[in-house]
Formats: sequence, structure tokens, C-alpha cells
Amino acid sequence: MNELAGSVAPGTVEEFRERLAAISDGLPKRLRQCADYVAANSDRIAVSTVAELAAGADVPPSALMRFCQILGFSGFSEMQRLFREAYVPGWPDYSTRLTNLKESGAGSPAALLAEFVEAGRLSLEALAKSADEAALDQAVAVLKAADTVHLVGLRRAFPVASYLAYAFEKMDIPAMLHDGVGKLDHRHALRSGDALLAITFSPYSEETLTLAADARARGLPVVAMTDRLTSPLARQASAVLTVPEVDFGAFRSLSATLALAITLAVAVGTARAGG
Amino acid sequence: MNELAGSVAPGTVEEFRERLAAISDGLPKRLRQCADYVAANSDRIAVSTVAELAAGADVPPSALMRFCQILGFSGFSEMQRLFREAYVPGWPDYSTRLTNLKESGAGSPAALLAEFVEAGRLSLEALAKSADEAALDQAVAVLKAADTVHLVGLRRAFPVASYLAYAFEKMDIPAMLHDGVGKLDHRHALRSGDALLAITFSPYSEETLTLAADARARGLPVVAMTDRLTSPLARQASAVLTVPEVDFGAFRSLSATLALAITLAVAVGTARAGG
DNA sequence: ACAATTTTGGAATTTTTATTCTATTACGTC
DNA sequence: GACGTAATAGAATAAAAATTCCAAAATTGT
Repeated sequence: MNELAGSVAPGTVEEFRERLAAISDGLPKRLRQCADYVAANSDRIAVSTVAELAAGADVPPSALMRFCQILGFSGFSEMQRLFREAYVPGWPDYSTRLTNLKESGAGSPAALLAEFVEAGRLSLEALAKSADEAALDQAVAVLKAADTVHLVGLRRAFPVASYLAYAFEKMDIPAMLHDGVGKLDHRHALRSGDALLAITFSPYSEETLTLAADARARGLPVVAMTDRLTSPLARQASAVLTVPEVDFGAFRSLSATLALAITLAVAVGTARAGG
Repeated sequence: MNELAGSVAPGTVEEFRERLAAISDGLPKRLRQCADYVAANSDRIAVSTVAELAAGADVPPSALMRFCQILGFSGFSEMQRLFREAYVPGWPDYSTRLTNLKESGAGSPAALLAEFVEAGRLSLEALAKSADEAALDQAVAVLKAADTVHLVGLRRAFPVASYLAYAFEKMDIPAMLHDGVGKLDHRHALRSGDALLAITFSPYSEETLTLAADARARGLPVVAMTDRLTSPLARQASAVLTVPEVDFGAFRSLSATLALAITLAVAVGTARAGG
């Protein structure tokens, strides 16, 4: 294979990355694992041993040695030297790095990123604090018992609904995403024995509320993911999950909402598998 | 002298500094040199050998060993471990932890939620630490210049793509979501002057890669959001944004991915409005 | 299905690195 | 200025790490 690739060792981290990208295609399985792991954790090279890195990449140490040689180094030590020399203990802790990003100028992409990361983190923390365990248990119970889980969420909530649809499908749970494509109305698909998982945040989307009301009228249980207990969706629901999400500008980070959504999906999936 | 100082080793870098400051008065000559050098170059500890550090401090290696022991460590290796771990804040096999939790079914929904919140938090922190500002700037520049922004992301990445579509629409940026509904092939919609924002994670979706290759072939710039620099998508791209995200089984928390996505959308939006 | 070639895993080996030990030196005290 | 104590340097040893090598397994092409 790539026996010619490594005539001369990369002299800088940049060169290293280039070569890595250049060769990593035609690499056999184990060496590819090395390439992927090293690319994702290049900051660890300077402070790890062969054995540690190999364990991380889930390959034997000798595979990692071969990998180093294919890249043009005489061995691991030479590769490590490159990274040790370039090593500046970047941004040891998260908060100073955030400050640093913000300082790159108000409105700059980096500063924005810092804001959104912060918003997401706050949302997650708030969720952990405020989560209602009883409501969560009840939601799981309702969805576990359902024949088909109907999912609805539009606009801002659509990513969440579509993610749930993906997750349910992966776990072999019958689910149907009501996405309103082609303005079709799928409400006739709601059958006795099913359940609806509805997601909407202020300003609440009319279609979602309508579908929830419809399900309620037919006697189907409704699980709500929304922003307040006083939301119009909450009235229709047999279980209400509220998500405190920090808005930044007109947008909402969705971090907390998605975390809750995955929890729900996995909990329902294991509950069903176990029953 | 300070023979009692080292009853127990410092557990954090903070503690280390405190103890160093506390004892470094009253130290004999050689040990003083060690203390001074280490204090001034503590960032090198993680990536140096005893011999290198000793040479830097202009003392024999054995002096440095004694110094480590006076600080409370069993030897140099233990001290070094402290610094290596402090700068390598990875998530030690977090995904297997989650997988185990899921498979054992031992976790109550509330416990699951705690895990997913933690995963999201870690992802966001890692994003802040590892974000490539230059790549982000370039991605913004590319999308700012585009007539229409085409979005593609399937399966796990679909929520991200759909959220971007929503955000772009809110900001009056011409955007088109390639969602593959009805197996329609929209590639003819790629026109000169447009740009493609493609999102895919391992295992990479074939359709996304194909569309990216297609765009590339027509000379359109491609911005990639993916998991590794060695991803097949990265090859097609004029800007590559990598997102560190904790996977668990087939799922991915998406917290970091969405934070980056919003950043991109808002940055492009303000850049366009300002131009 | 077979042979040729590549890839792999693990044990054996070598090299490097950390650590201990001890004779010697320096220091402070009386 | 001699004695006792503490500190030091460097050699000796132990431990850990890197690197090589080869037989077995897997792939590839015919």
C-alpha cells in the first residue's frame, strides 16, 4: 500500500494534517482507526504514550507504530516530538477560552459561537435542575403503551420532532412524523391505541395545537413538550414536559429540548424492549 | 527542612501552585532552582522528561526527583500525571458508559436525563475549546457570497439541516433544503453562484456525499459540517467545520452541532445585512 | 478454490526514562 | 576549626516505554 507516502516526515503540525488527510482514504481498517482517532485527538499526542493512544483508537500498539511510519516518521517518538514542541497548553479551562472567543470582537463568528455555547450550557443546567421526574415517568409510560407514536412539531420544534422520528425508527418503535408536507392532513392516521407526542414553543403553532386537540377529542393520550405549564398545549396533555430554554436573539438553542427528547426516546425504547 | 510538607500529593494544579508557593521559601539552593524553574515553566511539565526539566533548571536529575517528593508526590511520574490530565480533559469512554446504561436498562428516565445533559454539556465545552476560528470565518465568507444556500443533511444530521433552513428563512436568506422527500433529486437546482452546506457524520450518508461531490464538480463552494477532518466529506469542502460530539449507540446529542449551526446562520445573516 | 500478497496481533527485544542509593561535599553550630 | 547534620551529584538499578519481528489471519486477484 502507501509505502511511498512516507519518504520524509512532516515538519509542522499543518503538514501533518495535510498528509493525514491525503493518505487516510486508502488505508486498511486498523490504520484507518488510527488516522481517525489521531485526527480527532491530536492534542493528546503530546501527552500520551503509544499504549494509551492505541487503547483509545482500539488497536494494538504495533498498529499505531506502523501508522506513524506510514506518515513518514521513524516511529512514534519522532511524531510525538513534533507535537511536544508545538505544544502550548491551549485553553486549559473552558471559561477562559470562552472569554477569549468573545474578545475576538462583538458580532464576529467566534464571539457568537461563545454566546450560543453559553446559552446551550445554561439551558442544560436549568433542565437538570427543573426536570419533573414524575411527568417524565408518566410520559414514558404513555408512550410505551402506545401502538404507534405520532410526532408533531413545526418550525422551531421541527428539528426535535424529526430527530425523535429518527430515534424511534432506529429503535423499531412504530412512529409517524406529521410534517405537513404538501399540506396534507394526516389526522385520520390517529387511531385508537396510539399516542401523540406534540412539541411547540411560544408562539405556539396553530397546526400543532389543532392536532393535539383532535387527538384529545378522540381519546388518545397526548404528551406535550413545551415551554411553560401554562402553554395552550399543556391543557390537552396527559403528561407535560417543560423545557427551560435560553433564547439568544430570535433563536433558541434547543440543547435542552434535544437532551430531553433523546431521553424520552431511549427510555421508551428500553421500556418496550424490556416488556 | 520541609520534610513534613509532603504528606499527601496535590490533586489539582491549583493545589500544586499553592503548595509550591508555601514551601519555596526556606528551600536549599538546588531545590530552590527546581521550584523557580517549575513555577515559571509549569506548562512544560506535561511534555518533558526528568532529564529535560533538570537540564532547564540546571540541576542534576536526582535533585528534581527530590523536589517532586518534597511536594508530596511519590516521584516525577505522579507529578507529571497531574499536569497531563489537567490539559487533557477528554471524556473517558463516555459513550460506552451510556451504552451500558441503556442496555442494562438499570437507569430510570431521570438517570438517563442526567447522562444526556452531561453529554451535551461536555460536547459544548469541547466545541468551545476546539473550534477553529479560521475555518468558521471562511465558512461565513463562503455562505455570505452565495446566491442561494443549499442545505443537505440526512438521518441524524437532518434535524440540523432543517433547523438551518428555518433560521435562514427567518433571516431572509435564500436557502433550499434538500430533504429527499419523494426520492426527488434536486441536484439540478444547484446553480452557479450558489453554495452548499453539507452535514454528515459517520457513518456518512451516501446521498450527502454524492450531492457534495456534484456541487464540487460544478465548481460550487462546499462548506462541511462533519465529525473528523478525515471524513470523506472534508475532501470536497472549501471550509471544514468539525464538531466534537459524544455518540451513544446510534444517537448523538447534537448540542454542539446545533450551537455551531446557529452561529453559522446568525453570522451569515448579519454579514449579509451589513453588506 | 487456490496462491500470492497484505494486514494484523502479540511476544520478544531494545532503548529510553525514572528512581534509588551512596559516597562526597557543603553548611551551620559550638 | 572540628563535629554533626543536611544537601548534593552521579553512578547503579529498576521500571516503563518504544520498536521490531514473525507467525497467523485476512484479502485480493486469478
